[in-house]
Amino acid sequence: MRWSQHLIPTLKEDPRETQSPSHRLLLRAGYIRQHQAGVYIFLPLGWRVMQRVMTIVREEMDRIGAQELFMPSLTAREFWEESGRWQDFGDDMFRLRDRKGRDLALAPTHEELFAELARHFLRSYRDLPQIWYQIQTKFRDEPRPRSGLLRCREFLMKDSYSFDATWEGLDQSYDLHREAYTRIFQRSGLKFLVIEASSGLMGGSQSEEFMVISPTGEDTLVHCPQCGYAANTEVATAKPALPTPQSPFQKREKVHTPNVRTVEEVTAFLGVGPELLIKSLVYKVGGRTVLVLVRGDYDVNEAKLQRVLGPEARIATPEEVWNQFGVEVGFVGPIGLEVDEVIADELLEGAEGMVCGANESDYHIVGVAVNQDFQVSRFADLRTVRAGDQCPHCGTPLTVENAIEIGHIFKLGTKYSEAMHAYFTDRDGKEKPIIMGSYGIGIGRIMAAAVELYHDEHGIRWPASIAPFDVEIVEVDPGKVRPQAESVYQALQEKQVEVLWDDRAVSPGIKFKDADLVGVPVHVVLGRKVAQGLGEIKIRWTGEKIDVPLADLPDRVQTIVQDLKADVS
RNA sequence: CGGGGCGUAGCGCAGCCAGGUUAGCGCGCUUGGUUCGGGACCAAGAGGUCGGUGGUUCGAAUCCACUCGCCCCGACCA
Repeated sequence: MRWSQHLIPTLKEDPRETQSPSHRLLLRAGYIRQHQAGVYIFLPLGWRVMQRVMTIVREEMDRIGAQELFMPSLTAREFWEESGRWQDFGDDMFRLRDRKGRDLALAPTHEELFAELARHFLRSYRDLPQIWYQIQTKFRDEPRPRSGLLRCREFLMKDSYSFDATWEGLDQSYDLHREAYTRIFQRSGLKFLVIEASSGLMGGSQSEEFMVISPTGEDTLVHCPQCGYAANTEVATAKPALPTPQSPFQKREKVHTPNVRTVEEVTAFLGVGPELLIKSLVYKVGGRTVLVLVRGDYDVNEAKLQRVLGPEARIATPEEVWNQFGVEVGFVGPIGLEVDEVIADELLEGAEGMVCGANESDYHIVGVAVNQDFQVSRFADLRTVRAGDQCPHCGTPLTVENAIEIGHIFKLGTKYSEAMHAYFTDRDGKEKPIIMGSYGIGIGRIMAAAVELYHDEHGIRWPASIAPFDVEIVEVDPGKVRPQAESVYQALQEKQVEVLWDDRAVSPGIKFKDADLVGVPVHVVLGRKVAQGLGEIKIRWTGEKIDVPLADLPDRVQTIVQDLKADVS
């Protein structure tokens, strides 16, 4: 493709108001253009990358026997009512009304439609198993789109759904997806981890996420450098084996702590570490009030808490606490507070000499012993793992890192098949719900994650497998080297190498800078050495430069391109 | 949803606080010429509802109100 005849609008300066590297570079290098918050135009270069990613996805999905189909985005309210998600999605769902007044939604995901399709056509165990997938635009009205392609309101997703007659069958479909996903991300050239993910409230169904570690990522994962244990912080656990702190408070007494509310303030005021504090948090669960206790040096993990208390658990507002107990939230404590239940993190079991709020403004109580001075009905793992906590398997200090979620696989079970009445007749003649799995990959996120992972100060360095082109010809002085450029261009195309030829009438500096910015993995520089019959090959990844006789250029380039692609597949 | 920031030519910005001719600068763009290995040079030129609406004023990019859009931080931490 000749640069001069195509739309590749590179920017000399950084676009205003971009933070993350992928957002900034994809904009600057002419891959995407923003249309609205969280909605992007894919320009020719960007769309080529997306297409290459989609090709990999299709090949690997087809390899596990999945069938591609295509669902509508415009979906009728009734289907969402059947599963209850017309309500559950809330403001995240884009809704609209047609001229007849019917309610519609732009699909944020497609479990309901696939379940509906399955109930219509999959009637017998003989029809199972099946895996169906699509690559489709999803719409989610995110409260805060951010980081360019990483969190969008309109985005391309590969989603697939498995339908099995047995739980063993689901395990197989799930494992097939894990293998396919692993191959897809490997072939895309990404460094990634497969981690344990929150199975939400689906009753212990297995769920794993594919994560790219990156400071730009919005998710947080816990990782053991020793044994490889890795989990989303929503589910990550650590050994409770932590040294019992020595407390200076032997005797229980009320102390005056004027205007001292937060953990930081209390520790500073009393001169003790946060591990001696009990954080007391009031939660509402339906009509019940539950006091949740966690050590001062830990945060409550809401995902874990919801697994104990149920999905409707939410923290009480300061106003609710004041109205119910007449206490400021900073001074709430477990002693003498009239609540329906007190639950505590396991680290507090048997703790003594602790500090907690006195349920009275400007007072705390020190020297408190758990289960002596107050009763706890349940101890559970309710805390968020911190860096340095001990790995639950091998005891090694854990690391905590930000990560980008690029894929998620999930054993759904029968939640949707029951809700949508997707039943099949089994061998024994009985009607049973189809056992489902659901599996997603963010196409744009693969593209953005690759940039986050592999850029340098000059621009993007694409993995060869998903680069928009295999080679870019940098034609330094079109007036002198045009015939040579033309012939290299032709020869490479005949070898099925995808070439971007920078044939613009601009100065060499611009071409070199743009080539680095755009990030095609191999550059062929045709310049002053052409007079000596030489061209130069530059590897974008390493900066390595090789002089090659013009006659050998096409072959050498082809070999290098093949090698680079082999490296990532 | 809460907080902060920003909307002036295609892009990046100045001007606004202390209202006053034709609203500037750099890049880009057009034409002609010279150049050609890391964002060249000379000359001439085009390009603007100052986000929008309303108000104050003799006069508004500038002051006031409302509004739309975008970015960033936060959205359980007691």
